[in-house]
Amino acid sequence: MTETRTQRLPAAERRELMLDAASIVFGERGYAGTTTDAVAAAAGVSQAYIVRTFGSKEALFAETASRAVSRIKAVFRQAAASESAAEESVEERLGRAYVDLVADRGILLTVMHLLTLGHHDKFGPLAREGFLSIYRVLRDEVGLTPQEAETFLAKGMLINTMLGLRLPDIAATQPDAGELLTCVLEGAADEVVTLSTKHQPLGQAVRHSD
Amino acid sequence: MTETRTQRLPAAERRELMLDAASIVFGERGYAGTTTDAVAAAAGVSQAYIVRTFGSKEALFAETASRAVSRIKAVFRQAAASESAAEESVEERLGRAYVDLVADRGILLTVMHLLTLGHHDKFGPLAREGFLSIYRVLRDEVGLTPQEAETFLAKGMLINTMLGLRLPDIAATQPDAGELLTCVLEGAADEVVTLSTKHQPLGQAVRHSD
DNA sequence: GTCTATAAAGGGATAGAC
DNA sequence: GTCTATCCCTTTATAGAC
Repeated sequence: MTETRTQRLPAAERRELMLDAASIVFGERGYAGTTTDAVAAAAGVSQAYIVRTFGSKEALFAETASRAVSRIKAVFRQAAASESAAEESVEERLGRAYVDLVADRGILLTVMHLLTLGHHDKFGPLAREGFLSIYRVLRDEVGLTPQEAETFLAKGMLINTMLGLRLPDIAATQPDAGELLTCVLEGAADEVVTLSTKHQPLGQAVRHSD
Repeated sequence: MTETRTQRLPAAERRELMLDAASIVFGERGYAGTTTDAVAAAAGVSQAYIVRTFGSKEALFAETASRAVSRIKAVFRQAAASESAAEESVEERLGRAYVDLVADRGILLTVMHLLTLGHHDKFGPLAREGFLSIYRVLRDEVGLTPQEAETFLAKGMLINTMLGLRLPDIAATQPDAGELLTCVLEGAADEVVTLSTKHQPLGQAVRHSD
């Protein structure tokens, strides 16, 4: 066993590592299904240190989920804003946007889990606000119409669900899974193109840091 | 307090009541977030009795989720199959199908939660199979093309997410929530009509009991 | 900056009474 | 058919050592 453990690291850096780990674990198991111990194991630190660093499991999730929402918005903004740079079309940008998101497996799934917490006293408001803020980015900064944004969101959620379900893993043996998957992914490619050819010009999309 | 508690009931009947309660609670909180105690409280029985009746929390969820998946399929089948009866069009049937589903608040949300359990040893396979079986009903019995089924599923999931988020509750104060909501719901109505005018004839859709 | 040890609470499951 | 009481494991959070 090559134990890389127990190395002293600057707090900020270690913090990022812990959030990365949290993103993955929360993305897999959701808030209630995740133990701080599992996050600790994934981050290679002790359970107590996780709690000490973030204060509580709730605070850890709030931070992880907020970060995930921000990243999604950042990726969409980037896809829309860099219209001018290079010879890359907005279509390609938007296509890559989703790929970028999916590359970090935890981000999208953590947000999906956040979206199941509407009933929660503390996370419910966070979830609603996060969802609406993503919608606003698509509408106001990417320049989609409400209908386009809605279709985009719907398809994105279906894709995320299928990824969370691990349908790709069984596509080989289950023909229907493969069919649905290719159908949706092709559709998504179309989708991106369709949208990007219709959306209104957006000038320099303002980059709030939120 | 009008306590209706501690009434002896036939086992089968009590069982149904417990499953109804479980459907609501699991739908709100998900599998991991639900305690058998909460289900017991909702059903008006003791926690021990819930566990004794179903054997374990896992078994209770498996049964609740399976029942929910079956009901969804049943509603879709019904919408498609009763084409002949009365002067009601298939459009109206499909429209009502969703309304019927949403009426029982727990059904859809329980399935949504099931769909987040792809990683789970036991529920993962159940989730994948449930999802694919719903897809098959839409494709093989309702007669949608893969693309139509996919669009239908995507929009359905977006609606379910928004309901779970309780967006309708804040639509009054949050203009954007209202906008998205009306946009999606109108779209859904269109959707149903659009689909139903295009799908292939389906004869007598076979009614498996599963 | 990070760990070990442990307290305190929560929750699933079992036993047995009625 | 249904409840009360209770066991025991899991999990969050704290205290304090290094």
